[in-house]
Amino acid sequence: MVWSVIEPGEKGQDPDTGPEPHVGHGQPHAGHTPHAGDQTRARILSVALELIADHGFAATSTREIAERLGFTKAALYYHFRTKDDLLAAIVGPAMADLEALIERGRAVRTPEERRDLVKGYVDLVATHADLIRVLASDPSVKESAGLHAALPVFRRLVPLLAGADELDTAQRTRVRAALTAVHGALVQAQPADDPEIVRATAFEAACAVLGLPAEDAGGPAEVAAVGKGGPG
Amino acid sequence: MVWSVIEPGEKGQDPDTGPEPHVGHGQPHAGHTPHAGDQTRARILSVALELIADHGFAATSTREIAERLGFTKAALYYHFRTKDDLLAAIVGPAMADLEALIERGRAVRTPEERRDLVKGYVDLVATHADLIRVLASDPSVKESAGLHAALPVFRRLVPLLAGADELDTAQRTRVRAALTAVHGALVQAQPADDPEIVRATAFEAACAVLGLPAEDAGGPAEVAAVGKGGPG
DNA sequence: GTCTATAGCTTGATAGAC
DNA sequence: GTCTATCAAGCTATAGAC
Repeated sequence: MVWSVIEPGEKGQDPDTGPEPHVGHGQPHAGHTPHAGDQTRARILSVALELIADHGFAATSTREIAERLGFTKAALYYHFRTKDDLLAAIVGPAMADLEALIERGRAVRTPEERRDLVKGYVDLVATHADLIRVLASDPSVKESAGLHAALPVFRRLVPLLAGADELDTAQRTRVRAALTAVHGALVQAQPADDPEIVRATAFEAACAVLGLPAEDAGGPAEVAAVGKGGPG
Repeated sequence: MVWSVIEPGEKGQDPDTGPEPHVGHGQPHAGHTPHAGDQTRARILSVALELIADHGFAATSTREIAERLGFTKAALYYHFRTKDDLLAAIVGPAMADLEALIERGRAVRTPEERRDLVKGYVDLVATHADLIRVLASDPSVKESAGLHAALPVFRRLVPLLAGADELDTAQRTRVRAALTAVHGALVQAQPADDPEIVRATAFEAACAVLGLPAEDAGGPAEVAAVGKGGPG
């Protein structure tokens, strides 16, 4: 579980998980200027994410992805050198967002600021819900080469949310619970569920676990009122 | 994710997921009387669970399991007809516990009783932590034949924890958040963490999310059904 | 109860035509 | 930029010897 809050024995990893466009035998393009291939690449990423989020990384074959895209495995390997590279490219944007959130969180000091950090995390997870389903869900992902870098990054979020540098077991556990609560709330949401309600509820749940003030949820007034747990 | 609280379009499945001892070509035993093979069977289940919890179901091969056990794949297939059957056998005990918990929960009415139900769930997850890591973590598991029965069972827990039969989005989301919080807290616990502290913190987190009184005799804070009625 | 041997299939990945 | 053709390696599962 890559998004596990704490994992033993993981050294610093090479951070070059950039979504470099792999170029095959013909080297048609090497930089950032948009080409027709970029659109194909985007299609691949979208389809692959959908399938992987559904069946898991290990259980999703390149053949399946290619078939769904309407072409062959070989064409897929033109765009991505390996299956792991494909996964790294899928994960890239969310990791960038997470890095940004952590950077923003470094200045956090008051409970209200931590609450805003939680809100930011909820938004991040909501934005990348399908991806989070993969990262937080699929054990086979953690064995993927390009993903080892994600873990240390994620871990930096923990003390920020806890509001302290040195954490005891209860504090660590509380943060783990809060983060997975957010994951579960957003990832397991049904299509019929109003996203805003889901998001607000996830936020409130995390705040409740962390003992943070849950006001200013940012949704409709009636939504913010729900779930304070009790009257009074 | 089998332990997802809600999943669309799932019909009733055949409930015969009993851990029937598969008997191979020689039919050495067919009933419940203990044999030497039962010990081997138990060893298989233990080793398989460990590997699957680590790498995921799809990413764990029968060869890997057999190798770790010190014998060959063929020997494994003597005890279990298919890889899916092996998974079903692993899952069996936890499912039985869950059924028992739900049966117990059918009589729940007061918030205090619901709190006790939460406690029971925490204990269940703690007892089967490795297994929960598989069920809640591995998307490939939900495609396993023997596991479809688990989902409807699990779903019956939701209204019991929410304290109502008809749930709105916020209520469902809150229960999902509480359950995944428990999962995360217990499954991600490190060896160095005191299990009792972890367990207590997971319990408190779930109660906080659900708006239940976390203390036994402490707070007389009356709480109606989850999410019903805000502070307004 | 565990073995060898193997069938039959799918996988991730490559080479080279077009 | 996508194809066909191909590969070695891995997989689940079976048959039958011991």
